[in-house]
Amino acid sequence: MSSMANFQPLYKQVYELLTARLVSGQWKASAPIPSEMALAKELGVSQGTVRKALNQMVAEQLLERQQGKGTFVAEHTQESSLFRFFRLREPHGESLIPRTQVLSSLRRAAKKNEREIFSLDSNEQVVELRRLRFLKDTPIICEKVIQPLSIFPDIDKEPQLPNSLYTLYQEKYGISIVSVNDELRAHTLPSEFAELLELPVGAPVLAVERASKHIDGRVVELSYAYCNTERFVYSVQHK
Amino acid sequence: MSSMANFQPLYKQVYELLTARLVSGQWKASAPIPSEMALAKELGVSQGTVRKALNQMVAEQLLERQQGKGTFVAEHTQESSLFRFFRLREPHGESLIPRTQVLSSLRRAAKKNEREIFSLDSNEQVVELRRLRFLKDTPIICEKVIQPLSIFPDIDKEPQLPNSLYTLYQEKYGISIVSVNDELRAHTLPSEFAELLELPVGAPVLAVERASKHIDGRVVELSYAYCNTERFVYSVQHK
DNA sequence: CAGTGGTCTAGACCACCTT
DNA sequence: AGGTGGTCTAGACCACTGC
Repeated sequence: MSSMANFQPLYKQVYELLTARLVSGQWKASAPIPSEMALAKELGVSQGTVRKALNQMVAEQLLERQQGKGTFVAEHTQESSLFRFFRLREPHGESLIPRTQVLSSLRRAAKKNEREIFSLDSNEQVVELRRLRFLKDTPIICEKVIQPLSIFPDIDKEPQLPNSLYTLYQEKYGISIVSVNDELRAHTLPSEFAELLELPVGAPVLAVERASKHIDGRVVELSYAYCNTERFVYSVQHK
Repeated sequence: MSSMANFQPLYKQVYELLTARLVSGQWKASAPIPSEMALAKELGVSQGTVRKALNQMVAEQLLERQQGKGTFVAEHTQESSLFRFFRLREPHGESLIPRTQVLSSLRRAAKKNEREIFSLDSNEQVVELRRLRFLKDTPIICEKVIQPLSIFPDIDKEPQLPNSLYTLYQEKYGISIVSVNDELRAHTLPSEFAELLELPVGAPVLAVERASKHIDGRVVELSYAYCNTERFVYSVQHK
């Protein structure tokens, strides 16, 4: 080799390759991926090296392994994905499953900041979706979701949106949300949302601005949510 | 062995043992801990098994490793520990170092919920500390910290509290905060804090209720903070 | 130079699942 | 029984650090 400047550990190269395969969608969520031995033989590395790459992917929750059965693409199914990033719960209590009602959906040109965040061309369109979420039949969150049409073609034509959008993203568009970045503020409730949340105008609400990232690192969804935190809290565990 | 019911992988036993050593404080933060080879020989296991235990501790940010130099107790020093759990920053920007001013400190009997959370006897005392934190010379957070005296003897006698309490906990009391659990709400600002935060009574503020845990899993500190989020946001990254 | 951690391999044995 | 992942070992070589 002419230079060591591009040196990458073998296990990392394997990790990159396998992650690319996962992203490309060539592994079905229902069947196990090839075994350690099969991958090692195919790639010409030792089983231990494949194992190290696979374990890193497990740590990032891209894969799940079961002794004796095999290694599987992590299923970000309804409930688990809802729980994974949805952080509202009863004080000191458990997570709850929210119910969701779609309020409206419209296409419009992307704004300047959206074009920057999503890396869009100047005339591209996005879908702006408004939803109301309920916990225990109480309206608790009013949210606005921004989706680029170039990433989610005709998503506004979907007949019925599931409770968890991330499931739809994965199944219909091959987009796996692996990390989200939330910025939280306290706001006074804007008048346009007061009736929906059954709160007086000016009541304090938690404003959550979220950017969601696909496996490849691109931001593919933005959302802005106003949460009533009278009876529920946003919970964070740092380790 | 008479039964396999208590089977634990070797590396996990090593992990437990080394974590216990770390907690006991017998490793100085300045000097490297024994090398992989030395630990492997002492414990009668292979170097690879020691490595697996050490790498797990690195993943939990209990240790830090540097190629060629050695393995060190993670320094939760001023800046790094402040950044680790302190989540207020400029929108879309970097973390900032807060300045801190102590307002008051008093001893009192533990309340019922505090006795439960800290596992205290019925007549034990706690210290209630009030502080004001500044970002860029703007008062931004008013907080109340609860510390059990049985865990932090005479902490209210400390002549000068550092900007980061966690540093003091580690150096003087052998308490390492390894995880915190925050519950966030939007509140209206109570009148007692309005003047301190230079905000009108009733302004929306972010209320953060935090429980901090020592390595052994015990909650050793509670804090209640009111944050002005007009110019700064509480940032969370989920992976 | 010797000592440290980082990577990579090969092989053994175990526990678990399916057939 | 045969295949899977999980653990453990031993040894080789590399990269970085400090003397």
